[in-house]
Amino acid sequence: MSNVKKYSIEVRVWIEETEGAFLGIGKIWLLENIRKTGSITNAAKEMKMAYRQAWQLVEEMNQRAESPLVEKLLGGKGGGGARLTEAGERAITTFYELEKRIKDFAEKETQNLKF
Amino acid sequence: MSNVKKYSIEVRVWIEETEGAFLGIGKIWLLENIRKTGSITNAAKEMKMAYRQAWQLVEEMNQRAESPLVEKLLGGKGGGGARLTEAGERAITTFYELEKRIKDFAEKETQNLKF
DNA sequence: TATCAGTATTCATTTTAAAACATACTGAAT
DNA sequence: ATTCAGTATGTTTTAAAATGAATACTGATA
Repeated sequence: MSNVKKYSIEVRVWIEETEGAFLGIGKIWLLENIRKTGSITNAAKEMKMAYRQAWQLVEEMNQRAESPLVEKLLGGKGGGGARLTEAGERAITTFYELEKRIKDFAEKETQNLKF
Repeated sequence: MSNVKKYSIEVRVWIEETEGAFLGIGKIWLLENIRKTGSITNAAKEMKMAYRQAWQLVEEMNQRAESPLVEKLLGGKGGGGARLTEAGERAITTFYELEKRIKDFAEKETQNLKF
């Protein structure tokens, strides 16, 4: 028996747009937490991320998508909040489907890695 | 005609080992430059990377691979140098083949991305 | 019209990683 | 035994990124 180590393949998937990286797993998690908590503030807390950072990510997504992924509600009862748009919901679904297909393929394609 | 933006998918592939990321495109480039230049020093210069960093990457690769990917020559004529081992050569080939299959699949799998 | 919680934005601070610097070691060749 | 270019390694500087703190804005509700 020789010293055989286990190697596995990892794949990171993201969507690119003319100005660079547009949507990866990090922003998808943020979208999911916004859906779950109803606000950018609470989504950020959930992820132990600075509000400032979360807000900037949302801003960037909204500006670079064809239509906004997050709808922001200003003022009013509870101070406002944020919710996903239809496009935001679709983005999550689309991303995960794509990611799954690619990761499944990668795994299937990989056996007996040796270095 | 509506404002249709172009989105494309990007995929990053790397090899994972028990202790974490083991071999990705960055280390592969380093291996290629070592092969091309015959030393870690010159490979690092080629890549505008600090020698220290390049050396550490080589060290890590060698320790975590089943057998070293880079053979280091100490002292002597020209001060020494570094060259790829058989395993190092195979690592480059294996990595690129795997990466190509996965990227081709990803591209094929992706059309009409809309966000 | 005062409250309230979240959004919007700037600025200072901290954390982190990368690069730069410095110095010792190696061994063939002269 | 000196030279030489590359390896080996610790320490210091620099730069970039994330965080934190501070402040103004918003608008439904009581």
